[in-house]
Amino acid sequence: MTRARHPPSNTEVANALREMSLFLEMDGVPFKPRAYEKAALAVEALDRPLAEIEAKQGLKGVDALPAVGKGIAERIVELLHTGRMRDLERLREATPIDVSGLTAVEGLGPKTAKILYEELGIRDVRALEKACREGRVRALPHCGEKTEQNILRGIAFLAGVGSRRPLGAVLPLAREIEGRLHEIAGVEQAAVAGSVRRRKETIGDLDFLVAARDPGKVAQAFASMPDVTHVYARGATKTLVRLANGMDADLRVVPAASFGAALLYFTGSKAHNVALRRIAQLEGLKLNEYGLFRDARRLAGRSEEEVYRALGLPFVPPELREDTGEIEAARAGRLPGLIEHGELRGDLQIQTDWTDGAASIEAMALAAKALGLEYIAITDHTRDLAMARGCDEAKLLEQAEAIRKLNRRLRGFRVFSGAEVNIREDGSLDVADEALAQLEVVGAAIHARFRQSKTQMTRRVLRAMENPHVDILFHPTARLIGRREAVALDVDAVIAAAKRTGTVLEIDAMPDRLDLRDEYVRKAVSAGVKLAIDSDAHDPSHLAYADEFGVAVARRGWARKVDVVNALPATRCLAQLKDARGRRRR
DNA sequence: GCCGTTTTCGGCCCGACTGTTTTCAGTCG
Repeated sequence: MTRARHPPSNTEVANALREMSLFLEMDGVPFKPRAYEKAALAVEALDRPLAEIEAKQGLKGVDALPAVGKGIAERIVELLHTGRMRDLERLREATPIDVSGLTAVEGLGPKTAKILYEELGIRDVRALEKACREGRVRALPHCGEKTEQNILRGIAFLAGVGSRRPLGAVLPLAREIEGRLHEIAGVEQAAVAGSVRRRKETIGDLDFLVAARDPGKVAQAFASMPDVTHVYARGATKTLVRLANGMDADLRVVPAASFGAALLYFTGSKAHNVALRRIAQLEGLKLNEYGLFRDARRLAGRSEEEVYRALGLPFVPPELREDTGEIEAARAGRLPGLIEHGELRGDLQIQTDWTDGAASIEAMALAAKALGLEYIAITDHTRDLAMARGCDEAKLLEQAEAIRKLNRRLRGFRVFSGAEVNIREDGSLDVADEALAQLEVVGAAIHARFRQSKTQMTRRVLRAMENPHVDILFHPTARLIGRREAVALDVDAVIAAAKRTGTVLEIDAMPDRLDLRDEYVRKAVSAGVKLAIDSDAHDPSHLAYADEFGVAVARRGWARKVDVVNALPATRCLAQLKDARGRRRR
């Protein structure tokens, strides 16, 4: 372990805390694992670097963070100062395995990881896969052939995700690097391109584009950024590096006259570019990253708008550039007017400290108001979710009363009562209709029994949607990007049911959910189904996800403002939800 | 190890599911 050149980032600190949690769990230590895990979550939710907090306020400042007490604060400070956490190193020595990697395999926890090491000497996923294939795992206690199959399936799933990262884990870094590029002397324009700009849900690598006269100087500055760990290539206009987070980043430097054409080219998608070049070709033109040319004469290239215009097309928003009909729509003048960032007025899925959220109802309301929202719905978990100490009917109604009281004190902001009720195995709900009838916003969601057959799962979800009290289907496919596949669900049938019953479908904007995903959003929109774009916030810092990631997914799904119920003012949003209920009761 | 409108000790992490078992350990949310 080399000494860190720079103080560890919040993500690195969180990872260390999470690894502590896994090792402690492995040894059956009570309560501490949860404490470390909560601290890791809190560290990740911070909006400024721990190193900065520690530099300004010392140990006390770290200790003052939520979920961080004296013990964990001391370990964090040790890590910040020395790049090491001795307790963690001791645990690693005692059980020298890649505990994070192994437990990333679904269904495999730290206890099993330890047995695998002690009995078979397995230290990492590669050795685990080999052992499963050779049938050696089935000999272990509580393991059988099925266990091996499940582990292999889990490993295959992880491999399929590959090195792609969720957009939410990448976008902040991409912005930071983009900002740094702007600051380099001589840089006229700078932009992040590639799939980040198209807001794809997962990102393979980062592409940056700069317009500057002195490419060498920019490349030099880029390659010597603190998070660069390796420089693969540094040419006249192209620099390729490996970043500390394991991703590759690509920088291109072009003259300003080519910036638009290059941005178009490096934003992609490849298929969109191919289609554009075909159009150019038909006109006897040539489109490349330097511009749109007739022979040697450049017709366009300074901006993307200029290039599109010269091709006889309106500007196509990056989120649509997948060659899935946007070129035809653009030619026909039928591109949708996409919902814009900043157009959401409310948030219809919020958890609080009544269940597994971190903050009070009022704190969430004030944080939402500070973001410019006009209303939120409080949708805490319900009874069946024991881990979140789910609300029963009495608690929900007590909360609704607390919300009524709060609303009397809030100025220019409205809090709706609500719930995130569980859809049970048979499609019934875990809260009685009489209680749901008294809530303003009812979302229903799947939280268990994910492996039902498609037929069963679809019947289950449809039955819940038929309940006249259910306004919104929350995170409809229950996937977790990179961790859990979507449930087997006939989404077309769900969309048809949403249309019939007036149920709103949610885009859950938590970065690891983004559920509904873009392609389903597009189907829903074209079927005339209404959407809600919600943060699913468990902490005030999550509220921004709705506008950042939820709107991005909506745009990728061709959604307009009119398709989104929480782009409406509070009373009209609620009225739309209630209209839908009314239609269904008749 | 953290936390506190039950406040410096004593709770917190509970129920369901899975795959293995024959009474249960491990994992998940």
